[in-house]
Amino acid sequence: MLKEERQQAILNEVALHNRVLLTDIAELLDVSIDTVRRDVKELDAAQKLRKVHGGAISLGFTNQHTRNTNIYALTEKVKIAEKAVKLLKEGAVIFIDGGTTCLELARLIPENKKLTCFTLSLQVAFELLTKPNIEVIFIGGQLSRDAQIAIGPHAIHQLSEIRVDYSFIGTGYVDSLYGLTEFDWDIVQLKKAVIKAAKKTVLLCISEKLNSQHRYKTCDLNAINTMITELEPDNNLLNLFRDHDVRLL
Amino acid sequence: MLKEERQQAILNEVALHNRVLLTDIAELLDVSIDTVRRDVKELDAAQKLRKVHGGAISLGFTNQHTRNTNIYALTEKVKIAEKAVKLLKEGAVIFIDGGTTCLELARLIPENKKLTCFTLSLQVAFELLTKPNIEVIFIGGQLSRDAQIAIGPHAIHQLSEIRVDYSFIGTGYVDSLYGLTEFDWDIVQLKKAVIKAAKKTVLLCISEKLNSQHRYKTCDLNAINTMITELEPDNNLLNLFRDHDVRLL
DNA sequence: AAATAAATTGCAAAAAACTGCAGATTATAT
DNA sequence: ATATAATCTGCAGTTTTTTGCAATTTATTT
Repeated sequence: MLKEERQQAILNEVALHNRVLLTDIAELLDVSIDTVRRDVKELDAAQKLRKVHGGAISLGFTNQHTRNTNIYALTEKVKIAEKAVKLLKEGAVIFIDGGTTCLELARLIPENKKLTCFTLSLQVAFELLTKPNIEVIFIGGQLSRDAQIAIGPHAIHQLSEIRVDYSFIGTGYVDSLYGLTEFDWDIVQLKKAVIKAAKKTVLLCISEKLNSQHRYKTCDLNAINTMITELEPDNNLLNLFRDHDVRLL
Repeated sequence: MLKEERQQAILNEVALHNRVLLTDIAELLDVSIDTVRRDVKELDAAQKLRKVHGGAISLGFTNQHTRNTNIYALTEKVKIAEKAVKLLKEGAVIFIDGGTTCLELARLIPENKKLTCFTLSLQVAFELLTKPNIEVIFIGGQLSRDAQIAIGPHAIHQLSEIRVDYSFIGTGYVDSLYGLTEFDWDIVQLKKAVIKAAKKTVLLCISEKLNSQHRYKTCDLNAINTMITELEPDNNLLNLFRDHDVRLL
C-alpha cells in the first residue's frame, strides 16, 4: 500500500466521521500504530487535519469550537447525544441545530424511528438522509462557509414559518446568570428564531462550556426546557443551574 | 517496445486504477524497475501523473474522483463542465442544478472567480463552499433521499422568489422533437421553476442522452439558450438539434 | 497516587531511490 | 552503407526512505 493511499484513506475517514482514533485506523488499514501516527503527524503539518491525543479530528469543526481539541470530549458528546435520543418520540417533528454535538445526535437516531427533521446544517442533513424513515427538510438560506449552515435573514424568515415539537440546539457559551451567549451576532438571531419555532427547546452542551459567556445573548436560561450535559444531573458542577426552571439531564 | 508506448501504457494504468506500483508495471511491461522509474520520473516532470514513493498516483487522486465509475463518462462530463465554466462572468448570479455533470461544473469553478450561486443540491453546496469567493445560497425544502436535492412545493416557492443571470441545469432525457423530459413529476416541476428564475438557461448534457425521452416534459428545446455536450458543435450527432433556436457548444 | 494509554525515541530490517557504468539500440552524418 | 554520436536500458553498489519493534517518557483516567 502506498503512503499516499494510506493518508488519503485517513483523510476520508476524518471527513466522514469528523474524528478518528489512531488504533482504529491502524486496524482498518492493517499497519502499525506507529505508521498511522507518523502519517497523521504529516497530515497535521500539512494542515489537512488536526492531530490530537489518541487520534485526529477534522479541521472544519475545530475552527469554530477552538476549545474542543480533546478527542475524549467527543465521547462526551456521544454521551449527550445518547441522552437526547431518548427524548425522541415516534412521529415527532423536530429541529436539529448544527455543531458537533447535534451532529452526533443525528448520527445516533435509530434507523427505524419515524421523524420529520428540520435542519440548517449541511452535515446534519447528509447524516439524516442515510436513515430511511426520516423526512428531512432543509431550511434554505445563505451558507456560512465555516460552520456549513444556512444563516441570514432568509433562513430566519423560513424558520418563522415552521413549528416543531422539539428543537435540539447547541450554544457557544452558557452561564447560569447570563444565559446562552454567542460570539456571532448572526448566529444569535438564528437561534432566537429556532427557539421561537419550537414548543420545547433542548440544549445540548458539554460541561466545559458551563459558566462561560460572550458578547451576544441568545436567550435566558429559562427559555430552555431541558439542558443535557455529559454529567450526571446531581453533579456539583451543575449546582448553579439547578435553581432555574430547566430540566437537567 | 518503444518508450512512448511504455509511457502511454503507464498512463493508462494510472487512469484505470488511480494508482500503480512500479514493481507491477515492471512486471506487466516486462522491463526493469529502473526503466519504469525513469519513465515515471519523466511523466511526473511532464505533469501527467504524480510520482510517489513506491509508485505513482493520478493527479486528481488526492481530491475526489476516487469513486471509480465509468472513467470515460467522467472525462466527458469534465469536458462539458470546462466549456460551461467559460460562460461564467465575474460577479454573475447563477443557479447550479444537481447531478454529476453540474457537480463537475461546481468543482471546476476557479477559486478566484467572484460569484453568487444558488443551488438545491447538498453536494454542489459542499463543493462551492470550498471556494472562498463564492457566496452560496441553498434553496431549502424537503430533501430527496436519492438525489440529495431539495424538492417539493417549498423549494419551488423559494425558486419563484429568485432571479439569476444563468441557470446551469441537467436533464434526464433530451430529444430534438420532444424537448427535455424526466422520469419524475416532482423533478419536472422543480426544473420548470429553475428555468423560470433564470434569464438564460444552459443545459449540460452528455451525448448519450441525446434523442431519448420519457414520461414528463420539462420544456421545449427552445426554452434552452445554450446546450453543451462533450461533442464538437459540428458533430453529426447534433444535426437534429441545429435547427432549433439553441446555441450549441 | 496508581494504572493505563499514548507519544517519543532510537534502532534495525526491508524496500525503494539514486548513481555510475557498460552494452545495446537508434539516429544522424558522411 | 558505414561510421559516429546520442540515447536508451539493465545491472550493481550505495544511499535514502519507510516501517515496525522495544524501551522510555509523557499524558490521561480512575
